[in-house]
Amino acid sequence: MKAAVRTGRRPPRPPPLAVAQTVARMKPEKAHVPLAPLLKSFKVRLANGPPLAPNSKTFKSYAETCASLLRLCRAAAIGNTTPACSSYFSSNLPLALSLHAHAVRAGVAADRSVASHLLTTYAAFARSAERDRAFRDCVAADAASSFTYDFMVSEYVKAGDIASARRLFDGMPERSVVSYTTMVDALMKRGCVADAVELYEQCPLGSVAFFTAMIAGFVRNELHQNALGIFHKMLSCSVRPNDITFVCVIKACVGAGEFGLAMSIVGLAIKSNFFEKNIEVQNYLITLYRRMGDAAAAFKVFDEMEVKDVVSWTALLDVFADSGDLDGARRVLHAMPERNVVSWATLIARYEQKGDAAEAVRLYCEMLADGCRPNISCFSSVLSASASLQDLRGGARIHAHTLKMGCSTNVFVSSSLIDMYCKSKKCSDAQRIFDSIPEKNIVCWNSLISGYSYNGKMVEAEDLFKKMPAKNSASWNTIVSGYVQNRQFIDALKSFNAMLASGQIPGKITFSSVLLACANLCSVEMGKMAHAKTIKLGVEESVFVGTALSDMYAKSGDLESSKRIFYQMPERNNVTWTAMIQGLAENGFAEESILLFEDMLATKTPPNEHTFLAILFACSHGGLVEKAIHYFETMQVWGISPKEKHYTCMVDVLARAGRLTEAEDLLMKTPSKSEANSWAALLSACSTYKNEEIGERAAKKLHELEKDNTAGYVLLSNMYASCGRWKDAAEMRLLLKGITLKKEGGCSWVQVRGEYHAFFSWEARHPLSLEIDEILDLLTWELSI
DNA sequence: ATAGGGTTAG
Repeated sequence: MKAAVRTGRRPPRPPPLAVAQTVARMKPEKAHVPLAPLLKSFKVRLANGPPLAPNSKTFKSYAETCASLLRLCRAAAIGNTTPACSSYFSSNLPLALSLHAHAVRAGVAADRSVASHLLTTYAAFARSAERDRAFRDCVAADAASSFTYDFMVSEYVKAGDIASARRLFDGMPERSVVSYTTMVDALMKRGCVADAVELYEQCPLGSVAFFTAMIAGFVRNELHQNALGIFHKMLSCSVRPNDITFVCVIKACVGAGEFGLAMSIVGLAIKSNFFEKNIEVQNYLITLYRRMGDAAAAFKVFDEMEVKDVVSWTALLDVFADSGDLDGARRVLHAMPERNVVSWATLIARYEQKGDAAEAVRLYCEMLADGCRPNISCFSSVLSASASLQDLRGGARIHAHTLKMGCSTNVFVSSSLIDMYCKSKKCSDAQRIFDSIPEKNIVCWNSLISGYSYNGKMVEAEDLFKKMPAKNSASWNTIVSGYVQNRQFIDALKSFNAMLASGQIPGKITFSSVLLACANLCSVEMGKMAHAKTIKLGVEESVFVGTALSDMYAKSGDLESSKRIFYQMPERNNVTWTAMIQGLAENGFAEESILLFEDMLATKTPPNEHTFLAILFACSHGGLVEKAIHYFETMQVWGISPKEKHYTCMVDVLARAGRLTEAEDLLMKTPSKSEANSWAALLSACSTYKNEEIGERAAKKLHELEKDNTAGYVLLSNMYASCGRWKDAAEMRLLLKGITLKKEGGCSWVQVRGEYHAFFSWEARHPLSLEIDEILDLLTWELSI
């Protein structure tokens, strides 16, 4: 228009043939502004009747014109044109339809080029019925080329109709390597590895894309060695790999644990300029270097990139986040030229994983305020954060968002919802979510089982566990750790044996639960057996397993083994140190425990509240009052506020040293409700040091906190006795008799042929208790004669 | 045929 104004006259109307040639020469993606008026004028000519003489030459041009126009329509439909062009084609389906009608009238619809473009145009407009009819017409007119078949195969694959794709593929006059590639890729993505391999063996020759698809497929199915095998085969067939192949091969190396090989292939590919300008490859490299822990290399790739997009920036954000610099990651998020859901989701997930769930939720709100719509990943992370905050109201609000977005039944989202409701003690809501999932996967089952265990409902958990259609290692870990959490240690070991019997191989997580069960049962034999298995399976190097092993031996009283494991561990975390410190303290080695604590601080391992509890426990057992006071004050330095249990330890150590007033003062200062145990400890010390005044106050407090505390009455009675107040002591004893108190039951167990049998003092729960009693009577009788 | 983030178990 502007050109017209400047020159003062309209551009000359081109004759139809010239238009046809111009349009035919143009590639849709190259289409730019002058094209629109050109097409407009052509459309007018079409509408005004055919001025074309029906000779073969014009037909050919006309067919080409139709084809080109259809191609443009398609390009516009899939959004692959310049803005000027796409605005012209904003309602372009009618144009395509009229062109189709025109081509039919002119008798050129069956032309090879027109027919194939009709097919692709209808496909682009998602008119599958018209597309299929065009395909049938093509085949009937013998105008179907290899491309036509390839295209239809990929159409079916895109629609997820693998059966139709396969049928068409099998019936193809001659299968092209393109179709082989499409089929192999589709099969691999659906996990049908065997079928893909069968096609691979049938395929007479392979292209780069075909081999690469096989490699990518194997990597997707975690068959990394097979992927490397294909790469080898490809090289021996002298097919040159390209940048995409290299990315897949590097992934295969990483998956197979061949990090050295991975890095040398990266080096080779960089040196051969394979990775120079491919933005996708460079984005992958950033992530690869991050996962290898080489932040500097990741930064270098980012800095040297000529073109950076959202993905590059998000990958950079994650490099910051992964190296612990969440503030840096947040700065990247705000400095990015463009950010999307993934950028937000990444940061939210990282805060959640680092344990700062509150910040994750805040970021989610910030994201919504920024006008960004959450997606499935986002929901998973933020729901997981709500779960750890036990924030039922916030979680339910996000649940409402998922309903609104129509993704509440997605397996990722619903698994997180189940977790959230269970952590907020709403098992029935979790069950309802579970029931509403149309296609449950293993994680959905595992989440609900874990949720029931978390709420102490092992019967429901066990029931679900039995009903689940397939179990993976996480399922077994969930049920074993569920029993351990609910202190059903024997059941935990039984489940562990069932796991072994089912052929499922236990991992480091399984062993940390199993060893904890052994430690609590003081079962050295079982613990040693588990220890042997960890060595056999090569998981004893893990921090979790090592910690659990060292803890198990310490709790079983075998401090030598415990210490040996501790000192041989390649990696120790604060839990490891705490367990060892506690083990020494509980076995009476207070001094050694304190020395180890000082070693821990020297290695710059930050202590937590459990560590301080262990060290205060050590001081209290060793009667080290001054040290205890020192460490109690040190807690403030580490920003840890003492909990009830810490106060109890302090009261115990002060009271036992006779510093009763200080102990009472500390108890009065306890910020939250103090433990009954701490008053009992004070009361006990009052009887030792014959202090009636504090003793009576302590007894009163103890009575307030726990009406049924038998120990309190006994202690008070003892204190009166120690002070010579016999009458009061006798009164206490009488009072004690008058109250029906629930006595703590005793329990013992025995292992027979690998199976545990437990006996309880208050009820006969063993299924064979009648028979056992009879045998016992027999034995007693035999002894008496 | 390739790139960034996500659910359960310790």
